[in-house]
Amino acid sequence: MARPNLSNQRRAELVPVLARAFAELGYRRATTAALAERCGLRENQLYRLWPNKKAMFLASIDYLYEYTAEIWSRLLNEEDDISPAERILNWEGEHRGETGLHRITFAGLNEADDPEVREALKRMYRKFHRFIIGQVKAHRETAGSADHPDATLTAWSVIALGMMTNITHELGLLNSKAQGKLFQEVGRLLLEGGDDK
Amino acid sequence: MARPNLSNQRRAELVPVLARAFAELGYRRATTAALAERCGLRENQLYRLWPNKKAMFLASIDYLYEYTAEIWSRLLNEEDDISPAERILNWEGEHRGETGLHRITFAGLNEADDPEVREALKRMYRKFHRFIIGQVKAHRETAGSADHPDATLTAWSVIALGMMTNITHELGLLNSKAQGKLFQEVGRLLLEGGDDK
DNA sequence: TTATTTTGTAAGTATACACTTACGTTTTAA
DNA sequence: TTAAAACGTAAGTGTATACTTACAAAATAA
Repeated sequence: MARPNLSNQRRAELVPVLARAFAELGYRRATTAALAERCGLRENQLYRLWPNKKAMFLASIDYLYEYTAEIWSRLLNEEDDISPAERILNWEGEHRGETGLHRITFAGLNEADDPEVREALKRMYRKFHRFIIGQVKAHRETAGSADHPDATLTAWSVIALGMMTNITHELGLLNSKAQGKLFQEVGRLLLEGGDDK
Repeated sequence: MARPNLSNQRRAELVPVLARAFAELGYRRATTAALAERCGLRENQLYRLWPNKKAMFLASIDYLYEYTAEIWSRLLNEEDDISPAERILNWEGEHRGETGLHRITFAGLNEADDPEVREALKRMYRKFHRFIIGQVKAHRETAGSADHPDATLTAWSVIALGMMTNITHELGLLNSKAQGKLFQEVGRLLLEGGDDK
């Protein structure tokens, strides 16, 4: 044999670069030439690491979750006097949209008639959903809030808020103060639930 | 002179067809050839009605609001024992995503670095926002609920829910029952507000 | 009728882009 | 040392696609 295969490692190094490219350009405008240039490679070198452009995109979708989960996990381990759920809410209210990586979801939704892209997006949303459900339940146990709406709906709603603040940030529809208020105020209402009827 | 110019009328007839094409295919894959074919025209005939493909897309964004507002307005004028806001909530919970036209927003967000597309989307969201604020206020006046969060935030949250149910519908993440529950239950919580703290 | 404008049909152009081929250079296990 | 595999560089290929040109047919105000 000869020369160890470093493909896995190189893929791991390059995915963040690809993800950023897809985020900035969208799927179609992220040409293979542009992707290669940002990676500091030639096109065919990229094609030695992934079979085609779509595979590069799918890897970027997975990366989006991993990146976010990594940040949230760090928040969970911080010492603080408010609940982890609230910490995440606060953090997202302040920083949502900053990386621009969320645009990968826009690109993905735009390609969602492709079965593999659909599946990658579904996986991603489900993982976020699970993560958030865990936090909602934990928060409600310690804070003893009303459980309307149930954790599942609440988690979807939180994701919805996240999506919306991404959009308002993207389009400049809300300034960052209003964006934070939206996320935190409505997020808290959802977390703590409504009146028991 | 000779032959009256029917361009305005033809544009009005064709925009729904274009909008559907952009919705089904996304911006990039909606090729001018495909657009022309669905309109039953040749490409250059389309180019006699709009200066370029982007203009066709911008017209489709505007149409998306008009189409939805038209439906909502009809709901407002119905006789019923629940408030108009709740009627819209119920209707959207049941029918959201059915037309597929919402995919135009996915396509638009994916092209949002183009200034004209950005502006068209901003206009669209602001119009929806205004419309919904009106309904929220009207509902709260008659129903006299707690006023957290304020109407502006509530309206953005309702739009967020709409976006989310579009996505879950698109990806098959929720069945239609769960989708309706999400829209109606959380929508109502937002409308009626939480406990006064 | 006739001059003028719209409408229809067909073909073409220039470019961008996903993906490939070819070939030389470097690295490392044996 | 050497064979095999990884890595680097350059150029190419076929196709898709936004937009154009050219020209004939139809319609209508004068």
